[in-house]
Amino acid sequence: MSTKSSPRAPQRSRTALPNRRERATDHRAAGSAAAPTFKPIHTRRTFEEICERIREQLALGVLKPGDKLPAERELAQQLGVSRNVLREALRSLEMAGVLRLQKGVKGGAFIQQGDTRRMNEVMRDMLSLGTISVRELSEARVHVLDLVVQLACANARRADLDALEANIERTELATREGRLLDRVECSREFYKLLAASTGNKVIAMIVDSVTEIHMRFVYAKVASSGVAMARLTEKRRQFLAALSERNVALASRLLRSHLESVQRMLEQDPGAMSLHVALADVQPGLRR
Amino acid sequence: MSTKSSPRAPQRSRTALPNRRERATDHRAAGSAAAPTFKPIHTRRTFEEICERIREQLALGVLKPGDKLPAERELAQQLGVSRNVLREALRSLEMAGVLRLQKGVKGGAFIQQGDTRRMNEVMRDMLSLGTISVRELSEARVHVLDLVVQLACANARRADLDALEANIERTELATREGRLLDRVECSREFYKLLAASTGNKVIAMIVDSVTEIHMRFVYAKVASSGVAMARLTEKRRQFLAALSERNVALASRLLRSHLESVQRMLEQDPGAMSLHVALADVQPGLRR
DNA sequence: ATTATTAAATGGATCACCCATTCAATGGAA
DNA sequence: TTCCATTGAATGGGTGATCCATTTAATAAT
Repeated sequence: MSTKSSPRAPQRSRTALPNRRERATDHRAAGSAAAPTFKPIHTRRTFEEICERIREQLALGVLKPGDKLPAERELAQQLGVSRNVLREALRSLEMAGVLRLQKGVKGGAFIQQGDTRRMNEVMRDMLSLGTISVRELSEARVHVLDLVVQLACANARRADLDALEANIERTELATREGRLLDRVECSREFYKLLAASTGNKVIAMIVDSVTEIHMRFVYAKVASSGVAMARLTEKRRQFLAALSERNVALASRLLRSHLESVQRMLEQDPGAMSLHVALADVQPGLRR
Repeated sequence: MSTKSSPRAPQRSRTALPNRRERATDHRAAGSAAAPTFKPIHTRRTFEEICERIREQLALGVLKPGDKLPAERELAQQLGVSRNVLREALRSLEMAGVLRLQKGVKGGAFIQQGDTRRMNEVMRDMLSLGTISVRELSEARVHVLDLVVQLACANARRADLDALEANIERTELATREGRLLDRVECSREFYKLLAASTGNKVIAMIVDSVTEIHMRFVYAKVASSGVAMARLTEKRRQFLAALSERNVALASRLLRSHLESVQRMLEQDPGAMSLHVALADVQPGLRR
């Protein structure tokens, strides 16, 4: 291998992905051919193709969580693309929670266990972009939580109930010590545990994605006004008791009334319901 | 401006984001300072920071759908990063459905209306990565659809019902003409319309994300075996009638029994339930 | 007035480097 | 031998220069 090839000399040959220039040339050649076939213009960009191929390997089971992709330099050569464009693809997959990139020798791109937080990000973006409204989100949350109560009553195991109990105790402590903001964190975790007790991760994911945003509003409200839900742990204990007795009707009623009172608290001061306040990344804790 | 600066000469000066080298130097300098402050190591990578800043502008309402970001070369200079790393960030945001990149003069990075298909991708990835199971997905779908029926009975407008009626007619036509695969497409649309009739886009998004995958299984089954659900449109009409009469109990019962019979059909041949078959991108129609 | 042509702006992609981090191999000191 | 410091290679992180393809507006030719 020569130490230094002349600049601008396209060296690659056995490429899997034809590069931009080659593809463009192909296209023009096809266009000047006799038949006006109008085949779908190959607008797809390189990085999209790369992402798709990796996802394909994933869906096919060829790649599994924990697996490592070839090193960037090598993979780029295998695909016949520049390292930069490969990195664009890897970055996208990393942001999507599919990969984790690790530095150093023995580093590389590792397939991740699915990151359920991704759905939260989708919800946040949809809200930021105005595709969904806070009202829709709150409404959906109420309905989905009602469903969760039914399923939790049917499926919650002892360990789930214990975890909820432990959460209430943490909430109690935070209340006593006046750590109101920590109490909001506890609330978020409460709903997460409740959703987990359904035994269905899809539902748990959905619940968490809507709850995360809701809690940002609560957080902003509490942080600005200093007010907090009264008799919270008391209500939680009542609810947990109903859940333990598998009393769907009671548990459902208790939760619903609690959600409504929280909603009233939030709506007292319409200014606090500002999207910008809630979505502003003032608080990394809720983010993660 | 000189036509050609000497290579490797760091030219940038008034930068917003300190680049890697500068930051690293800063860090080392801080480390050799007197006080062992142990301030949080600046491990965050450039592209993450960029993504975050853009999302921040979005959440703050400074950027809105339709807005255009500065040109890559300019924005890179403003941020004090290389164009390559800026592109990595833009790519990620594009894959996230936040941006659309358009070529040519008057092109650029435009903020998009939120793309609800993103949640479908999350679900697909979670399934590919084994974070959620097909069982959980099916179960969640049944429960969420039950909720949808309740809300649809309460909120469906005339236009929604008409759209469902039109969908059934298309399904009927596809059935008569033996286009079984088109009929599957119609089914997916049916659930989409049903979900839309709740008037809640959050719920509609959730329903579509679980339905899309479900329909891939159905599609694979129909494509491989040629069998199809009997008396489909008949059942649909019955359901729609119940919905029109706001008869929650009946509509709910009808849908549930239909979902169960579809499930039985799918489970007849366990092989067809293979994840890989369903997720393989054989059929762009279901993708979009 | 209409139609080609041209030029500029912009994203798409590549190449050749350089840096920082990480870890295994190596080698010297206890 | 055992342990610890050094070194070096592999790898991701990042930069800058350069070229291509596409798009659009301005300009020239008809």
